[in-house]
Amino acid sequence: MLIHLDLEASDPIYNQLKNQIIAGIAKGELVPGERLPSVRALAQDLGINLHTVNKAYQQLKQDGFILIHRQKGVVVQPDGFPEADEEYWQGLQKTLHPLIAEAVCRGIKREEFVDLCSEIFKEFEKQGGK
Amino acid sequence: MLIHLDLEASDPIYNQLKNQIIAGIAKGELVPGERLPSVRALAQDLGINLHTVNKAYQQLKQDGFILIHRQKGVVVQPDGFPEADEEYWQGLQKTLHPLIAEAVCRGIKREEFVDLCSEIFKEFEKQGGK
Amino acid sequence: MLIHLDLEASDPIYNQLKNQIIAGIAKGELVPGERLPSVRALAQDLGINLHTVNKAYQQLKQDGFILIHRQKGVVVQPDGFPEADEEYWQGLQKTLHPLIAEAVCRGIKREEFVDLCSEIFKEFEKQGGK
Amino acid sequence: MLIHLDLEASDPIYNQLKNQIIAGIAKGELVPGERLPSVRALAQDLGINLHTVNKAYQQLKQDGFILIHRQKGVVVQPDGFPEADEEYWQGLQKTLHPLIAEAVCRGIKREEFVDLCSEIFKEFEKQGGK
DNA sequence: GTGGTCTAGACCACC
DNA sequence: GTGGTCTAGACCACA
Repeated sequence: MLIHLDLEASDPIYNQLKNQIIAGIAKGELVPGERLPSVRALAQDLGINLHTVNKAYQQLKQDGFILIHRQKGVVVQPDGFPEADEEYWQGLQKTLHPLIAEAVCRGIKREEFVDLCSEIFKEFEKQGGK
Repeated sequence: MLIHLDLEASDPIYNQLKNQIIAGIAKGELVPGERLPSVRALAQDLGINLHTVNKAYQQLKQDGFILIHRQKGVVVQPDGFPEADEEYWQGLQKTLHPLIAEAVCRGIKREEFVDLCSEIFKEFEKQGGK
Repeated sequence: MLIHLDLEASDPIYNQLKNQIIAGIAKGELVPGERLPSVRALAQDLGINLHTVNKAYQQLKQDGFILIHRQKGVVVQPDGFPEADEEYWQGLQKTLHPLIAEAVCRGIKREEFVDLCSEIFKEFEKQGGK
Repeated sequence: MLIHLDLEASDPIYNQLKNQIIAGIAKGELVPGERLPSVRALAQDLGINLHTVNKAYQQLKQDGFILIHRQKGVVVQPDGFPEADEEYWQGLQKTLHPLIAEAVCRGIKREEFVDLCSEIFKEFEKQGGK
């Protein structure tokens, strides 16, 4: 799985890394139980500090996306991912709200916005083949 | 128009302020040409720092949502808001991508996600005319 | 409130710090809403690195014992502490189990063990006066 | 006697192993003089590293719970277990202190805590004779 | 001045 | 070899 980081972006590196791993899982490129590179290996691979990788891993572990296994190292959570509870929905709503407010101001219609979302969803629904 | 700030949130105050003003515009609570409170007045009203209000206003001006007249004070952009250009769409896509990736991992279906978006859109469409 | 760290102990410094702050809260020495020193100030005070203090603070925040307020800085959670949910009870049971197993082997009676616990509890029940 | 290890836990494997053997002794499932599996046999049985089992055994020997004979193999200490000296009590107190502090913060009453301890004790008192 | 992020290098516990 | 901890110094966003 390819990971591309933009070291100039305002989005922190550890967050970009975290997001790309989640995207990898969503796309099915990373399957539950699969092993991820060690912090050191990934850090060297990406040319970043090991602590930055570690921070991403710690948050993914905290969020229930990966496990840190004594023997197997870091692996994608094999026992199902955390459900979308009420708290998550509220957070999502809070995140989308300002996004949509600005979109409305810029004259974007509901259909256009929804189409964009659907397009992004499609990217993750190819899971049959891969 | 009521503004509510969460001083404990990780989202910076100036950004919350900016978002709420944009939401006010999207809802039609703030109409083009309408005058906004001065930096000083708003800062005192909200009990926050002058610089914080100023930063929000500067960014809103930069994004084309308000005008800052030396005499008339601060007014909502009367000559139409900036359009959604290609750059904006790309930014929106980049923002939505990780959000949707996580939603997919948590088992949320496209339809559920779109429904949430539509519900938020409704909040901004109650205004009849505008 | 006095904080004493044992830099030689196997228990990580950030954990000692975390525990002492929790103890301070339990004793009533730190009251909800009270301000804690900044990471830098406390780090210098204790002669340790600011990241170590930060780690303790982050975990306390994560566990709901403190808030990191935009203006007031770091404060003891004013809106009530996290409840003891099922998960917490299970964790506590898991922690106590091996402790009690060893105590049994060493011939300690239930009464003796419970007395020790009660004595420790007393330390936190002085809250009327302070 | 069944041993269950959680390879994902933060508690090191050797420690889990050690604790479960102590628990086995406390419950009377392992009686003084009884032979334990060899390092090699147990490691293979549990699917873990030789060194891990060895470390657990060494610590148990150090703490006086087992003997390691070059010929008879590994046996549960037949001549009585180490007493609970002053040092042990102090260590126990130090371990319980932060546990109880957190419990107090979470609103747990002394009685509830003591009840939990008593319940765990019961688990070890089913043995009639010992 | 605050906390947040990133880098770099070191030591240790664990396996 | 792995991850966990600690230190140190730097820069930036925020208020």
